[in-house]
Amino acid sequence: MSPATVSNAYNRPDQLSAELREQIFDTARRLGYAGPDAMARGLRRRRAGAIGVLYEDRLSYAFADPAAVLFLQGVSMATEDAGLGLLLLSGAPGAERDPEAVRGSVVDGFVVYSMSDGDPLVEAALERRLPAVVVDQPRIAGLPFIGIEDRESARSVAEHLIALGHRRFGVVSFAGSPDLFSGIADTARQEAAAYEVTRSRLRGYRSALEAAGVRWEDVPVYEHHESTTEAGRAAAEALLSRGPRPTTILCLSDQLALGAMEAVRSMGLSVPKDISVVGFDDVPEAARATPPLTTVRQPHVEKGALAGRILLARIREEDLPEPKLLPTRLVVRGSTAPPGDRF
Amino acid sequence: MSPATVSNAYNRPDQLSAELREQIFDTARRLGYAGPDAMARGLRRRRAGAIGVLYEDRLSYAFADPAAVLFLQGVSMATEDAGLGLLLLSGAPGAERDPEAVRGSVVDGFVVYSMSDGDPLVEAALERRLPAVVVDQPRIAGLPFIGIEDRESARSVAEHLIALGHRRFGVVSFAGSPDLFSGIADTARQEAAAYEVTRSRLRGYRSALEAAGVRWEDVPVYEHHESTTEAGRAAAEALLSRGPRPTTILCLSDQLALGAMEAVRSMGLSVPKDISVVGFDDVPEAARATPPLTTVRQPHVEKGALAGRILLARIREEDLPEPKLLPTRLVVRGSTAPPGDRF
DNA sequence: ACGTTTTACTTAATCGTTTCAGTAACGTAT
DNA sequence: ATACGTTACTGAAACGATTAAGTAAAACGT
Repeated sequence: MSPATVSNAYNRPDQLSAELREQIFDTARRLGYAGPDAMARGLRRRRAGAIGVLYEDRLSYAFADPAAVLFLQGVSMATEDAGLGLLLLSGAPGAERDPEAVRGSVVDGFVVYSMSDGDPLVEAALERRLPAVVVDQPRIAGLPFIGIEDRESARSVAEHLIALGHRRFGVVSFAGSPDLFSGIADTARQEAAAYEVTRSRLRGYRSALEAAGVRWEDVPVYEHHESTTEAGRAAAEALLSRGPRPTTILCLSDQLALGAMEAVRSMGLSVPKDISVVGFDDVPEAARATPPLTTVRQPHVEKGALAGRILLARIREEDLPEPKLLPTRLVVRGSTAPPGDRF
Repeated sequence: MSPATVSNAYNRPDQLSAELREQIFDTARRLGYAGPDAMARGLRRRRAGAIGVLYEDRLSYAFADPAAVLFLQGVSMATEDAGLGLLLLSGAPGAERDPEAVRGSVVDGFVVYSMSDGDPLVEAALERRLPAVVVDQPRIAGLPFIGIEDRESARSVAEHLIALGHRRFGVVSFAGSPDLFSGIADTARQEAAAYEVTRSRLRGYRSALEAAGVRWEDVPVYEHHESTTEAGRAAAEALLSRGPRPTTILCLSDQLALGAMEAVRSMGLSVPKDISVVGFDDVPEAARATPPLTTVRQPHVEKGALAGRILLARIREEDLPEPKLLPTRLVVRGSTAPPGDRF
């Protein structure tokens, strides 16, 4: 029995008689043959049947981050339609990033999701010369990019607060660099950030505030290496205990903002009467919070779906129009109000 | 230059002189060689560097289900520690389940997460004779099983309501079979369920109620093929509009229960004063709801982590003690109270 | 009956590695 | 000077499929 015939039995039933096919399956069962080996088949056919998603942090953290989950949901919609699997790859936090998993991962292409400039994992992925798309960051010449106008979006939310009359600001930022730093980030550190998104949003705030005559140097930026409610809480507590106390806190993510609201409350103050709080992302939790959070909506699911579709097109060597930036929108809810006058 | 030497340059630096190694890397760069091909390497080494997770429904639905996300978080903790990727595989809803992706997926083992009896995807995975573990369902002889005491846990929450004095019950169930049925499920359908978990939990309710003298045939069970808040809402509305109106609604998941609470409120009734509602899972949202939801806690993350660890042990051919069922606990919160007497 | 197409298989090359078993060349102990 | 152990590399056989090309037999048209 030639291997070619066995292969045909599994892959091209029309190439052989039905009886021989049955006979082959019978003997396969008897011999404990489990059907064509996925890896050997992939090697010969030059396709892996899966796309890889690179995530900055631990996956366990991705699953705890609503924005990441929504994004993955979008990507999965695209891969599922194509009958592909979704391979999640991630880096350990901190420095010990081991690109081996990326080098050895059996995929047809990569989605790079929000990683830092010069990340070894990204470099390992690019070296493989597979089709790839980048989402949010880093910007890499020659690769399709899916993202939003971070700078403009951040500016719009800051302008909203300016319009309400606020002049004393505090900012809570997620990581600017993958060095696990937490604390007040001076302008030098802000500008040196390895995360494009962090840089852009801070610049957006800055331009809005400076346009209103607020000196950026006087605005404390508390950077926390995580983007969780706990981080937001800690950061906001730090900002609120320094003088002069800000009347509003700008947060780079909703998770941080939700934590900041907790901090405000735990200090006996009220949102938005005493302190206004804004976020960024418009995750579902933002609307459900009390008070509901003023934030910037960005289309997480669509971002994932678009990234998936563009990657698939690249893999199939179709060419899709170069993606443009996705739309965002300022969503004003109950967490912002004119500054109280009790200070 | 022999291929063996190139291979050694990448895999065993000690096998060749440092200068030749450098020279090889140089030429590799010049020729655009991206390093050892992942698939060929996997074929030769007999390892894929990833484990597959089989999910019943669309992945986009998995990412929307807090319990599934927590579970995946647990699995990812185990795979990450081992430097493996996590390959997510899923079925389309309804009948058109195409096992091709499962057959062709390049993985070292499978986690079967809460699938129906006789699912073609599960069968395809088992045919591959790779290491596998099953979580929640289906029970398959010879495979390690990770789950909880569904029947006993369901019984305990029903007993809690009995103890409060309730005698008129309504039940909201998620899918009993993968046929997309929604509506009142009679006992015949309940017993014929292809989902072990559905069967067990309903039996648990039943035994508690019958022990208190409530005829199970009089308890309407509304089955919805999805386990979402919308489904719970629709199901509860149906239950509350039939006579005699139940004083409490037992839900097979927290998502359903959260929806049921919405339904109660939208009918101008109050939880728990008019209607008590209970869930199952204790997802984070349950504690945050108003009123906070009485439910059964099960350790989703641990379940995932344990499944991952056991699968890894199987892959490495270590033998780990056969896993026992994980503990659950009745968590009484504000959504349950003695029945109101206004009916 | 003869040439031609179809059917049903088989042969052999290929995908890109890894790895075992060599084999020279060289330094070292006796 | 002989034997022996290292070091640095190469040859060739897997790993387990797919697939283009080839072949023998059967079916077909005239």
